[in-house]
Amino acid sequence: MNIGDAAARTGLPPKTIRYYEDIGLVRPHRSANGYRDFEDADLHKLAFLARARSLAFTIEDCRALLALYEDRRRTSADVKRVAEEHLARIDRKLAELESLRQALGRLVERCHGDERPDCPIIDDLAGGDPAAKKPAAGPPAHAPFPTGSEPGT
Amino acid sequence: MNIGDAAARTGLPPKTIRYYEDIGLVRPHRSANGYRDFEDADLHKLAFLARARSLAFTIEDCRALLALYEDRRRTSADVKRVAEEHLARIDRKLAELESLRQALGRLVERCHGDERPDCPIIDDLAGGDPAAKKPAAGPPAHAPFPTGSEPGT
DNA sequence: ATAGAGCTTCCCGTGACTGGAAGGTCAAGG
DNA sequence: CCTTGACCTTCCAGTCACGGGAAGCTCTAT
Repeated sequence: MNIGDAAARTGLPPKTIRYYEDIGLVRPHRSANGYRDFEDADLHKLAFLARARSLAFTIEDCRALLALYEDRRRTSADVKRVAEEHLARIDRKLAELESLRQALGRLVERCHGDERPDCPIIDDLAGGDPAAKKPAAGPPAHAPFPTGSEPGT
Repeated sequence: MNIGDAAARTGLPPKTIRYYEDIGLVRPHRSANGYRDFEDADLHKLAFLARARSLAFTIEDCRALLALYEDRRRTSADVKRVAEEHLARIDRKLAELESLRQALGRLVERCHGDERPDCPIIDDLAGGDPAAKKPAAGPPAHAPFPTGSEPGT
């Protein structure tokens, strides 16, 4: 089966499938004409990868999970550990995003959004607010560092 | 003021500051020896950027916000719009992550995590679950598509 | 024979940096 | 004067998981 059909059956773009071969996640045979030739086992792996990626496992997690998938002597504890670590990463990111959402939400709420230039959002960005009204005072009180949080969507 | 001191005052690494210059967010003068020379206005911009990035605004948002920051004729509506769009992106990502967390959480819960190989997590990854427990299934039918919930953290 | 679809490899770009190499500059100490 | 070491400069490569697109080969149908 050619890559286009494999793509159609697994929901993965051909480009992604080629990439997965590049990094060694699948190893389809080649036909005489040089085309990749996917058999059922390859399709199962690709579907597995598609599902795992849709759960946001990293590629390296996928590699590990695929190895466990194919290891009949695996233990469910091994699998669970990978999943739990992933879950923990997600929880950390959720917490981070929620606190972000709060901070941002508060700023947006306080902004009138009218035609005047005064804006609590700009004010916050320009200097945290080192001598403002509400928040419990202290030293240069705002986020100490960019959280290094997240690059992409 | 040299880049190292500017870094210390703004909390941004020197590398990041150079990058911001590269992409035109700041334009420090140069001393005779070729070193960057940051004055107060530059420091304010950098601090502004640090704060905006810590709120996860994209660089392009930062560019827009910085322009508004420096435009005395801005309206707070302009600022608010940028912030609201960002907030909406965050909310979308939150929703995505929460649904992910749920799906993953359910799987992890159902996994015993013992020394046996049977594992609901692997089972899910390997084909949704069409004809669940017994591998007596006939054709390799499996879940039609990954949900489309994207992996992009 | 030709058109069009599909396949191949290869390289570049993404976002927002981070790391490192190769080399210039400066202040202090011997 | 020379060295040491910290600091600065530029440039290149890598990150993560692909996607876009070029140049060229293969297959199928007309």
